[in-house]
Amino acid sequence: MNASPTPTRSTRSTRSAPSASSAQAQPAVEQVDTTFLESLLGYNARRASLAVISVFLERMAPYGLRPVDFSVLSLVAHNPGITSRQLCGSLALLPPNVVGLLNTLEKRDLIARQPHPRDRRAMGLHLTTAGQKLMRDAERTAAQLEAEVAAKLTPAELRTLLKLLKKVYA
Amino acid sequence: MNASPTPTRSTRSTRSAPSASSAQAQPAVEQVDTTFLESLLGYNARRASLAVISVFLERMAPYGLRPVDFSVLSLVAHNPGITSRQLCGSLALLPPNVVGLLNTLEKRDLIARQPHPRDRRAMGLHLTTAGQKLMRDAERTAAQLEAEVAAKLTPAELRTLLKLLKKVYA
DNA sequence: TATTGTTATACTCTATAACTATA
DNA sequence: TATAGTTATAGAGTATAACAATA
Repeated sequence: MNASPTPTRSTRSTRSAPSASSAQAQPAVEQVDTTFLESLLGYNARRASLAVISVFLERMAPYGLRPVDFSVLSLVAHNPGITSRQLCGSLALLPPNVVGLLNTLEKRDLIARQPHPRDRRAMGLHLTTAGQKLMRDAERTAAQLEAEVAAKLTPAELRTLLKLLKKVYA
Repeated sequence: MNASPTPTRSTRSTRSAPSASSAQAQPAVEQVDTTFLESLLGYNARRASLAVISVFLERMAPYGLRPVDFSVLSLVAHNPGITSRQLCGSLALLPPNVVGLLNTLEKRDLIARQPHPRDRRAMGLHLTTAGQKLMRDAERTAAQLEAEVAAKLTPAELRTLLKLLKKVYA
């Protein structure tokens, strides 16, 4: 979480070849050249997501919600009766890892497991009244945070960015 | 790594409030509505980076390189003599976690630690001849992979995407 | 006194195998 | 036979504290 991009130094890269054995006086690096990595989509996407997530972590701490918790609660809020399996499919989570997560949210009285109407193996997930109240605030905070992070962009740029990101993972 | 976005269902969200106690017949969810999450920059950035990274993992497996290894070797390639501390600063890694990583790369004869010219505490990192050969191939593969992932975008869109991502984390 | 590299260690995240009850 | 939820557990990733050598 202490990322600090420091480009500059467009001097030549990949210089003479110091084989492990030839240990003559080697030059020191002043400014780290990250131009190659910065040309890669994966590197930039990861850096951007880390930047956003670090702000997310700060702002959601008062609610006691990690990004996963927020995502899960948000899906339950907008999809009352959603099953654990559906959560896994939508959020790329694995079933065993969701169990403890849901148990914690249930103990906090934010969600309730109710019998599924057509499948007695499954459980339908619902927000409790407390969960609904929390998520109203949390989603407002998320939208607000979004606005702040996106303040570095114009509204048009933000729309473009979201559209292009979706094209990448679609 | 089994992400599968499934939007659609723009019907109303957040319906009636089933408190934990009132357990009347609850509706089942057919199509999961992810529209709210999809409106968030962090969610989309993370999804996009996961998508790119999963392809990266496949293509770099033949070289025995994880994304971190590739990033480290790439920085060493373009910054001969870079120190462990500088790697940490540029890649948001923590010093204790870099030690084992570098040890492994050194055992594989891909890098060599050489005495730093001006600081006897530090070690300058350099690619060995084998490391240089590997990275020539690996960076070529990375650029190729980049082109494939970005095939979902026009060249202009890719340029725009990179520019906007940089603005987000800058 | 501060910093580089390092060890030891703990905590979180992610992944696999296997069980149960229903389908 | 296959699937939903669960348990137990292993492995990777990420974090903090503390020490020796050097600045």
